[in-house]
Amino acid sequence: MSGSDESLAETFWAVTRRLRHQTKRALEPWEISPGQARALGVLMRHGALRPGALAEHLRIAPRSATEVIDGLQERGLVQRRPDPGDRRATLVAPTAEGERVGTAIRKARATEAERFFGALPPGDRAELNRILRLLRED
Amino acid sequence: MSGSDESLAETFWAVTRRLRHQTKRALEPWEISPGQARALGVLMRHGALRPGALAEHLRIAPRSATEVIDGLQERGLVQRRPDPGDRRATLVAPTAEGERVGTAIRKARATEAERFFGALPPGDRAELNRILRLLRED
DNA sequence: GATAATGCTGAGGTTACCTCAACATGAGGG
DNA sequence: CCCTCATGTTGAGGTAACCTCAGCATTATC
Repeated sequence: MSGSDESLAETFWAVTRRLRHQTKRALEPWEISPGQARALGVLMRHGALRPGALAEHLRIAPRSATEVIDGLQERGLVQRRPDPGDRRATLVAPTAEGERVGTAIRKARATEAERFFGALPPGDRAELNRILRLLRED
Repeated sequence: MSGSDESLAETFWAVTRRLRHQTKRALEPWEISPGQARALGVLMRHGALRPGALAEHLRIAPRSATEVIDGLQERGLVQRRPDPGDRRATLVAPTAEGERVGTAIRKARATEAERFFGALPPGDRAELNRILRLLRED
């Protein structure tokens, strides 16, 4: 019972590690860190966001969002501009290049996910999806 | 197809995050980092190991194993001694206290895993276990 | 209009990894 | 033997991604 659950957790971690490595490799062509890629994804889904709001989405401290944004800005993928509604605040949005790269990354990730989970028979894939959602809780 | 797999990957990450947080909380009473706990676990399964061999098991650089060992040694959980068979080398082994803490940690992790995966009906738990093993590959 | 709250970021710290080079020891060939 | 090359560990120093705390500008509240 509890013993088998521990090995279930271990198996889970082993799979996670493999998926993480594969994801990292998928991002290599863009020389973008997983955190930056995640932030770019959020910005593409939500449009312009304040750094603080982005931090909430990423569940990191606001100060850390500043750094992620700095990195993306250096690469010309996002752009800061003053928030017209509140002069304390800044809005961060993807540039045209950021949209292009973000879309390419989304596609690459989908391809990698396909390669990874494609090892499963379709029935198992659906089953995995269903069970994971039960564990997701949020 | 590829779209649904991407969301499968996302769900997977969400579950991973939740499991990671819960695991970290489970380790708090011992003030030990996840990496150190992992190293201690390896040492308890394999007995005395050289730093280099430990690094291989943890899949980190040998130099990084030195640091993990330093941390465990400071807390009195492991002990270095010269390798009798090769005077260049060192053997690292858990102390009595290390065995005690390692065992307690293993139990706590099992309990946490039970709490986490216990949310699933038993059939789903077995199913998840089976499917994850297909993705494990090693 | 004084006081408190909010939004961002500079300064500086922590953690967990890394590479590279130094040092000691071991192993094999001449 | 002894010289060279390989191996095992670690010091020095670097990086990435997070953190807290304090400071500054601005906005909201009473």
